Amino acid sequence: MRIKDESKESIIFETALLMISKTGLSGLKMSQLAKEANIATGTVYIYFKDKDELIRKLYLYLLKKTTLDYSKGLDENVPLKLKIKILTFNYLAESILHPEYGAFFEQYFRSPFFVENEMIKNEENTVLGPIYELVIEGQKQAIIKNINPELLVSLVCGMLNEVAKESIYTQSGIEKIDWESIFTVIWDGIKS
Amino acid sequence: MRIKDESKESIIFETALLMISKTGLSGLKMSQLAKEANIATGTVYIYFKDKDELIRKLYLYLLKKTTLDYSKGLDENVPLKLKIKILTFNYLAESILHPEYGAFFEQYFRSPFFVENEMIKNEENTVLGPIYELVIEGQKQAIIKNINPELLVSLVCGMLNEVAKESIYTQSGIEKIDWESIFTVIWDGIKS
DNA sequence: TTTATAAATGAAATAATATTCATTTATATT
DNA sequence: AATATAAATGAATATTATTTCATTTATAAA
Repeated sequence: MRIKDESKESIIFETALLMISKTGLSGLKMSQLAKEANIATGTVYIYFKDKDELIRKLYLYLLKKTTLDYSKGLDENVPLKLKIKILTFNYLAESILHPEYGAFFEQYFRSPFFVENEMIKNEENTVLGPIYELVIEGQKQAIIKNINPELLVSLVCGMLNEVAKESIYTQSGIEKIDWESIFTVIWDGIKS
Repeated sequence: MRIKDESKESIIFETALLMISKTGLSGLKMSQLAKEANIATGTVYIYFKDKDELIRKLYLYLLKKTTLDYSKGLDENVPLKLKIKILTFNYLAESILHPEYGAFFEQYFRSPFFVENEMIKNEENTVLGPIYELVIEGQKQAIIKNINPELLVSLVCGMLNEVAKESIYTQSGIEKIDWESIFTVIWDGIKS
């Protein structure tokens, strides 16, 4: 008996993700997807009942993958300002390195494929947790403005998301990012 | 001779906008759009060559409309800082009041309809020009950081977009917005 | 009024895309 | 090596959406 190549499922997911981030959810065609994934059109339908199921399972697949570790390379004994710098750089780098994640979520919730959600808020909180804690610590030390931490995190993430988005759709690489200027604006904005 | 009802164009635009914010760009069907706008399918094609042209003109329509909205109540003889304050407040208020604007822009740039051509770039420059000039003027006066104006505008818009998104998502009204804190972070971030 | 002209209509033609299925291919088991 | 079984294929078909166009309708001008 021929063995089902289970790796194909994630190949289809990853290919679909990349295509969606380039052409939008509206631009994803099943035949193109199959071509891009180097499989036959019909093969996609062995793994997924139809396009609807593919998109919904892709959403669940991504949810599991998005627990990213923004704290990597973060030394506990480093000053708070540097911690935030590393954290924001990690966040931005990951956002640019994996534009397809943000692109998909952004579009999924406004698409006809979206049925219902509640998990996403929890996932976001898990992902943003380390940043959130640092802000509160900075406020205790009177280094950071005494503004609602949720608002501060929103503002910083908003800046980073926007920069990542621009970097993606203008197709300018990560090497064109003006890291120093971005962090200066962030830091001057949030410091006391 | 029968007179062309020019109001239909904006009726089509506004109907399309609301539909896109509900179903996504992928969910917008020409026949449904016509039905929703209470006109015949063919009538849409009198005003727009095809769906592509409709979406691209919708983008330009929104670009002009939103910029007009943002500039209201802007007095020439007011200090630069206040001008920016009014502009950012207008931007945030309009973004919350009209979630469909952000929804469209968010999707357009990732859709197959988005193409950079000279005409569109010129329009964008015309529309965004006054905002960039404000930043450049501030840089000449050494009030604003000497950072690429496009990056500065991105960062500020990113903050405002994120706050607007959260406000829409959590359904907390515009009255809950902490305007002063937001502008403090923005201003401290961009000032020299 | 009547006429000329362009707007508006919506069913039908065209085009694009999703899905199926008869056939071929690969492999685990005997 | 032969067989059985399910995976994989991709052209054919079904479905859905876009666009056209012959016809009808409204209005400005004669």
